Amino acid sequence: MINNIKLDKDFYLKKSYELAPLLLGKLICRNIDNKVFKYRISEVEAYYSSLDTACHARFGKTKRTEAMYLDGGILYIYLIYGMYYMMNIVTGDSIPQAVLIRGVDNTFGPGKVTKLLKIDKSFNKMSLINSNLIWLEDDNYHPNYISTKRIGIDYADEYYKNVLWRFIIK
DNA sequence: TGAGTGATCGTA
DNA sequence: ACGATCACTCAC
Repeated sequence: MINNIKLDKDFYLKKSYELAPLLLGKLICRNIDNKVFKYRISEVEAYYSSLDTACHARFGKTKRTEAMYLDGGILYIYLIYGMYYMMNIVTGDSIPQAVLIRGVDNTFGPGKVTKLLKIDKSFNKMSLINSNLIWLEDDNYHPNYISTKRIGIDYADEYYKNVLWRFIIK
């Protein structure tokens, strides 16, 4: 008998780079047309604070990055290259930070993930704690994982380009 | 390896 | 108001 636990607000109030590996193996539950689909998170990346030269918050608070400045447990969604929505889970509080969902199950690539889950800009700032459209569950699955450098951030400085804040289920 | 695609942000 | 940039993907 499986007894999944819905993740609550406390879970999200950690630093993004500490929460990121804990998100691996958690289930993203998505209600689409009154049917619930569950996807296991398999790859993530952490972005932390305005000092992280790879993080969107490096320019401070703007219209786009507002969500990251709110309390953890909500989504930060933005469009990139005019085509792809990126889904991030906002974490912590008072410091802008988030975890990018790069893969679920065997679907890898953040653009493919949002396409699969039917996520668009309307999900920006949506709560994972209150929403009946999207939330996270823990079924006590604790995968082994590896850590690597983050992808697609050549513009960042050496330290932040090389920090091991990408986490992948092994 | 390069085209597609459009919101966003800095500069003004 | 403009131009450069971009947490990407797919087809060549």
